[in-house]
Amino acid sequence: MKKIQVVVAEDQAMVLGALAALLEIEPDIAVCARAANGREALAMVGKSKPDVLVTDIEMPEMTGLTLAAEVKERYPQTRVMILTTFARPGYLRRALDAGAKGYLLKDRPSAELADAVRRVHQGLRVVDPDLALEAWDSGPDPLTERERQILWRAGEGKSSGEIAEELHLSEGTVRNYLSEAMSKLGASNRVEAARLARSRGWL
Amino acid sequence: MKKIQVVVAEDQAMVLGALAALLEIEPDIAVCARAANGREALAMVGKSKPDVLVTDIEMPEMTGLTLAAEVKERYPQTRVMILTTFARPGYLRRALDAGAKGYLLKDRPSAELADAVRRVHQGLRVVDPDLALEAWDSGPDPLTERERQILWRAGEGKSSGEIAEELHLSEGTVRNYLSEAMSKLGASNRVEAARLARSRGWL
DNA sequence: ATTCGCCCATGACAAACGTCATATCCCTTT
DNA sequence: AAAGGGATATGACGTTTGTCATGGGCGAAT
Repeated sequence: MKKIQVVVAEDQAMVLGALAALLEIEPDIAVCARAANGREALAMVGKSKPDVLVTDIEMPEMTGLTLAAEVKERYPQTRVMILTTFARPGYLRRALDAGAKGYLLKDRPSAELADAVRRVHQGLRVVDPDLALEAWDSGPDPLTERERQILWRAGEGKSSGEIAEELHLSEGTVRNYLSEAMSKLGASNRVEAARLARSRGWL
Repeated sequence: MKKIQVVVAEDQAMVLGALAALLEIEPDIAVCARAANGREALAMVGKSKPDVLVTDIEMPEMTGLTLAAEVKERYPQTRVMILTTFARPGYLRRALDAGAKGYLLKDRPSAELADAVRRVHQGLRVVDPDLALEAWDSGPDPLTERERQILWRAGEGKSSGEIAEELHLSEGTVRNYLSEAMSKLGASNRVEAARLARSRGWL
């Protein structure tokens, strides 16, 4: 009987080790490689051709979401399961668009992990039902690419002038985009807008 | 031979389970209880009187830092080890002030966890050396309590007017505090100031 | 071929923000 | 007793931000 071969990608080394330990407990699952970032994970998947890739989203080098898309493209036999802290509708949507088969939250009981891996391995989808609902009624990302870029920088504390210079725009244009983003998000200033967008996974 | 009794506190259930699995691998360590927040952890420590408490910092109900202080006060025989994502000088300082014996980062290799637990159990201190240095030269928290309160709210996107109302102050006073905080932190606006303070663990 | 959405810009105005000087009150340290 | 620091306030000033109307260019979809 062959075990389900799993690659785990997670940037916090301690958590990576712990998750691997958790999976190794299961008699029918084997962790064949570990990766500390997206780039590394892609290489590992190429080398080990695992059945399942369990990956975090926010990682250096390459996001779990881009990683999912790459894996889907280059190694379609490997199914991707996202394992993340963030219950953000936008992340879920992007994950599914990128071809991920599962989306599991880190605040679910640890007993669910092995189960989710098995299901994804069998070709089933695993998606947190509450989150799926939330994703549904929070609607799609209303921001344009430009608005996202600008809002992101504004959230970091940059002034309109700095942002304008950085993106080679006029300062008025930057203010226009921010105003537009704020109205789309129902925020009363740039900071609140950035926080809102972040919390929905749109930044 | 009795095992080292450990309580683990961590709000992300999946990570909690994984860390416990990691510790359970060790032949000389036993996880005698798990907690999903600070309040629960305090109760568990009271009930099990463990040798070591391994705890996260940012948790609902009660912060790992307050928890550390409470445990030090009420169950001094239990040594506290902080296990956190955040390499923030201010957190480290507060942790040590609260009587924690160890401060370990989640991006250290998982192999270090058991070792750190053993050392702390033996009465040794375990502190990330890089972080200790950073804590040293980033100096102490320069903010006053009021500045902290106000900066925190400003970082959430609230306007001076809203903050003033919330804290029963005049709007001008709020602007004064923010101006003062910005100058202390070397920031050029409230958002940058809030980000800086956060990154140092002062918020 | 026209419409629509996105990109980018300008100008003008009101509101919010950041700075500074100055002042009072209170508490602790010297 | 004096000095210092924190909390609070006001007024005044210049700068930044948020809003709105209005415009042009471009590419994709109808």
